[in-house]
Amino acid sequence: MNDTKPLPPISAAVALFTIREQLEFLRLEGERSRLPTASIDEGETLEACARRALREAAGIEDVFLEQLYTFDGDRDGPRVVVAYYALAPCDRLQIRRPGVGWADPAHASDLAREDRVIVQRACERLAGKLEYAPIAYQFLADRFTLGELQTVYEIIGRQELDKRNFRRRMRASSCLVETRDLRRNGSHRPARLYRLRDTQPAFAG
Amino acid sequence: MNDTKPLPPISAAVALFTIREQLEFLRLEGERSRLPTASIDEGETLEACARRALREAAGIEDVFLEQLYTFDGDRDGPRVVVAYYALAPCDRLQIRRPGVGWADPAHASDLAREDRVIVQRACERLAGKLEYAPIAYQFLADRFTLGELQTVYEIIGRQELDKRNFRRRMRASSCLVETRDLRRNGSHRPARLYRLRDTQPAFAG
DNA sequence: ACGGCTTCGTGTCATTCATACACTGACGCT
DNA sequence: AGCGTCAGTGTATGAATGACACGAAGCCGT
Repeated sequence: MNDTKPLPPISAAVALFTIREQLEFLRLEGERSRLPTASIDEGETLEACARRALREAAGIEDVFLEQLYTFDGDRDGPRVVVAYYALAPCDRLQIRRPGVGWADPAHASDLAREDRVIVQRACERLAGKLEYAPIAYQFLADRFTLGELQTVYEIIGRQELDKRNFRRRMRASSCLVETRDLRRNGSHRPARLYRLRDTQPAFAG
Repeated sequence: MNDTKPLPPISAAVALFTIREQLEFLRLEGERSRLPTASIDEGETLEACARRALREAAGIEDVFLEQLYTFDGDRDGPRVVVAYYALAPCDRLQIRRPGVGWADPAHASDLAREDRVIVQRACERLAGKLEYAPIAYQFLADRFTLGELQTVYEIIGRQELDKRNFRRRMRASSCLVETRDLRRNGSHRPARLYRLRDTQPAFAG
């Protein structure tokens, strides 16, 4: 490929989160685990590069992706690393590759130092944005129950919430649309399904 | 030196804000005005590069600086631009260079398109962070009056505030320390001076 | 068919927080 | 002495938040 060109100067790293029982992130296992990372190609945007990192490492596509922070590379790594975080519901992520798995962000100690910082800052960003941006919905399917939504809030915000107060808040925010359907899930009362309101349908006709 | 090396791949751009009568940003005037920008040097951190851009363009040092966003460069510019915003009180900025001046962020239409986006996003970020981060103080001297502080909040938040409610809020936040001194400023009652409470260093890293 | 288990879904009251609002105080100037 | 100007203070009302307990609906096992 290239001869004595120095290490690639720009790369993108992605911390992909999902919620199964708890919040987890995608990790490439090895002696030292790593986040999916790719060096930027000629003519490629940063976001495309980040998506490619996910695709090449784990075959994952079409996730919510946002820029997190840009780091000066560490000593022997790439010069500059643009970190992204990605969110997706776990049932859309079927990973059947060796060496790719999920880990608890709280015990990410076997990650390279810089990747650990990325994961940690992404968690903080998530908790911060939870209150004013519709990120919780990125962990859920198109239609979801209020119970599921509350669980997401509790896991990301790291605190239990009162069910009735939570529902009141969600209704007041008028982000939700009630559907006509219910979800039967076990030997108990079915739950109503909601979906996220389409942000501004604007005017029709 | 090097033969067909492409344009420098990484640069830092800085939108430096201050408050005089209104919020203003520093601009390098020309046919097309530009923000201070520098290409990264070997072994230089991104932040150092951003500070150098300010120093070289306008002789400005020691300002509050935070990363804003990383952009894919536009067609003919550098490949990747890491944008920063900087804040400083106007009396610490004596600019005596031709071609360097202040402009109103709301009417930045003669800026290059990408720089315009940077200025606009920085303004939004400022307004957003105003409520939960001590950025307002970056526009003031070490010691300041509550009236000055309120003016900063009003300008960045773009809305007038009630004096008594504002003061109550500031006191409740317990970010302020009352000093023993007053500032005599004109033909009226002097105002008490306050300073920002030293925040606990907590953890570094 | 009945009772038991599990999750879904709902309302009220108390407290806290946010908002609106008007006058006196200190100083300098004339 | 009076005026202009900004500094500084408290209260009353409505809004948002937090705490809290029980019936409803479905399934299962007997």
